[in-house]
Amino acid sequence: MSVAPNATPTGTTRVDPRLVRTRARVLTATARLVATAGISGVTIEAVSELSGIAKTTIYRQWDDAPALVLATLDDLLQPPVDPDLGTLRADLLHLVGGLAHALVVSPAAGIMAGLMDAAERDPAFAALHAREGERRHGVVLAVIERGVRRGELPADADPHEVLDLLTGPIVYRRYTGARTLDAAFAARVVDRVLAAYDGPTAPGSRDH
Amino acid sequence: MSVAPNATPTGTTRVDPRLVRTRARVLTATARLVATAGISGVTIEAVSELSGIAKTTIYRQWDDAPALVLATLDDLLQPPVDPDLGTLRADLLHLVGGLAHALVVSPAAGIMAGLMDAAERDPAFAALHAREGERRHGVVLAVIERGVRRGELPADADPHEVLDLLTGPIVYRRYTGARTLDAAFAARVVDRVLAAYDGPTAPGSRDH
DNA sequence: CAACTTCGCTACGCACGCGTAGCGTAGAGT
DNA sequence: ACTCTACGCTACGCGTGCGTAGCGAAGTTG
Repeated sequence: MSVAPNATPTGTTRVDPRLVRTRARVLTATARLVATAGISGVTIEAVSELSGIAKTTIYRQWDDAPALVLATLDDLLQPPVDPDLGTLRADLLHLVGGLAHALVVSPAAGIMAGLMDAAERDPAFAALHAREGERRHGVVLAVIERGVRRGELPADADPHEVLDLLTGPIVYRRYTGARTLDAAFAARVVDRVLAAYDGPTAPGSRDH
Repeated sequence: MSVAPNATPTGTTRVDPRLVRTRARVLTATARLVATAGISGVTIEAVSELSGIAKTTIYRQWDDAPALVLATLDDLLQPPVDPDLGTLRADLLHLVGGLAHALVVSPAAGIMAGLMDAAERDPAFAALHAREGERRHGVVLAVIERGVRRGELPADADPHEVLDLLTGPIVYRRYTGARTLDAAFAARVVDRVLAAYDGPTAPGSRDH
């Protein structure tokens, strides 16, 4: 393997600070623009005007408007952290409540619908959406599987199903109507789902 | 009240058949275009080319591209029917299974994400989205409330919460990853949610 | 300080979509 | 038959965004 042209002792590649500076400014401007005008509303010219970075300079770092949006979203969407608080319920309250909170206050909230829409047709956005989903789900699934190992959920519980039961209602409520979406609702969802697996009879396990 | 210029004995307003003919053609073309290119991809010129209707003719019936898209979506999104099969579970299996089926096969499925995205910014689309949601929810809520009256759900069950628990996972799975979304999954969701309210202890009802 | 890289700016030509005007034609209503 | 209305077509001018070329200025690296 060859070494990158300019590498620091620690191995981090040295980059011209001007590059990262403009990159940061362009990405934040793009993010703001995605939130206000939608993905299709992102124009290199609009980004240029909003960021104060010359149009030609933007074209030197990104090929396209879509490429720029993809880079922005990839930079913006960060997976949650496994809280690992000791009990399944506590972990889920943290994760699901955090999701609800993020969907209300985070600027990324207004972007998810656009990403889902774009993923519906554009393969590049579909790939990004899939990657983002897997990263985010990975954390939740780990929490759920840990709960199964601890006996907090029955052994035959399908982690993916539990995930959908937990996350679905939160996301759905966010993008439907004006009903409230807060920590209390998230807690009710968590407890209901846990109760669904807590009952004396798991669905389909009685009649055989 | 004055009578419309040309009214039939039954009260239905008589309209020039040419108007409805072009209206139908334009709306179907627009629907196809929304599905393939997204809401922002709908262009009067593209609709004209796809439908075979002259651009000027389209402008005679609709003001705008957004107005045309709104009319198309309003025409396309029809609320489900209350099945009223006798039991809550049967009704829910029908409704939730139907939703899952529609989200997989119906051309309207690829449109929902776009509508949600547009509703995020454009008030007109937000209003349409809200209206559509209320119509659709009305049916489900009626079914749930009937189940409560029959004692199939506890009296303190919040119908809206039940609705979100049922619908959320279906919609979420549709727009996330490539996992299967079929009648079997819908049935599992229904049974889990019913089990969540079937348990000996309703959440929060024990400690007071 | 010298070599190199990045940035800002101007100025393009091009394509696309908008929304309208004006006219002739064809179909609908009575 | 006669009137009225809707439709198709051509031809606009306008604005917006694309993506590139060429240059000088400013900043970075060694």
